[in-house]
Amino acid sequence: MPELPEVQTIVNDLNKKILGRKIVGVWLNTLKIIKKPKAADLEKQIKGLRIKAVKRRGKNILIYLEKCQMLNVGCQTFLLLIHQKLTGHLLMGKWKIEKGRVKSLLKGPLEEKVNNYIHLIFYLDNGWQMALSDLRKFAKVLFGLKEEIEKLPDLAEIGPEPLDKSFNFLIFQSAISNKKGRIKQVLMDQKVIAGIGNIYSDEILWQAKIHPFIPANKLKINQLKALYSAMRQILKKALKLRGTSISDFRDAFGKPGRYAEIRKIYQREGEKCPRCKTIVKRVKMGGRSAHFCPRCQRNLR
DNA sequence: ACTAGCCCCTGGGAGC
DNA sequence: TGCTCCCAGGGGCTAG
Repeated sequence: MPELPEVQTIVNDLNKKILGRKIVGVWLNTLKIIKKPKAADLEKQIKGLRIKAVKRRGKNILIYLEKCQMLNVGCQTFLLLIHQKLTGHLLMGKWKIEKGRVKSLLKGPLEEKVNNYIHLIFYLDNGWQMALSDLRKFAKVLFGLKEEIEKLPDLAEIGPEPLDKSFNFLIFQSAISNKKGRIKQVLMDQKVIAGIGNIYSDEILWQAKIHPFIPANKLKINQLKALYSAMRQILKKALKLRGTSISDFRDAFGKPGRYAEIRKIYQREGEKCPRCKTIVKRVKMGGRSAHFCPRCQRNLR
């Protein structure tokens, strides 16, 4: 499931491939993924626009596009927002549609079943294509005028970016320390901090030696400090390794990330804690599973 | 305003 | 081998 490091990896990849390109066509076979505008109107509205920037906000991929009346005058800016949710993959490649099936024209990592789940393709003016593959069809796509999309709660209500320079310890502390919920759920709350999901919340809490069930407002100052520094360290490290491919994350070229190899706790139930050799536990929490070491992270309440 | 719980979807694993 | 059942999980939505 793509979290901040995975989404940033995709965004970095896209920046190398699609900047300055014009969208010349759209193919889609699953209407429900397009939340805005009506799926039938997407191609009409986005065709001819030029890609000016690719950014990330939380787990959202933001593609800014422009339409100008004449040479760079009278320009309007549009925004294409893509959220990959659990199993979405944004991929660069070349495909052909044959009897309703999507087939890759390129050799390499993309020749996987990921092609079977491509539901949306943007055709670019240099022959390349940007495709959204999503096994579970949970992904969402929003498109419209920049101002209009930025106003939507999908973007407007997202909390601060954990790796921003301005997100210092004091801001972190004020965001976290008044929340009554369990710390793991608070870390994953996109309105509190942007971009952290199930994998990295487990890894961060393990490194900070904090039990996932502790109410956020019960954390002591030294725990908050450990949490803050674990958060920054782990997200940066994961970014460097191009994300975690524990389930099925792939970068924009179909390659897995390497953080899974060095992960300490996530999906290691029954294995030994790398720090103290205690058997790692998994517990259910609000429909998600939390992995933790019952000894290193025993500081419940 | 807040929170807990259901729901979306489909492949894969467990159980028989 | 093959069928059925259950589970994963981000976040939107609804009910309390």
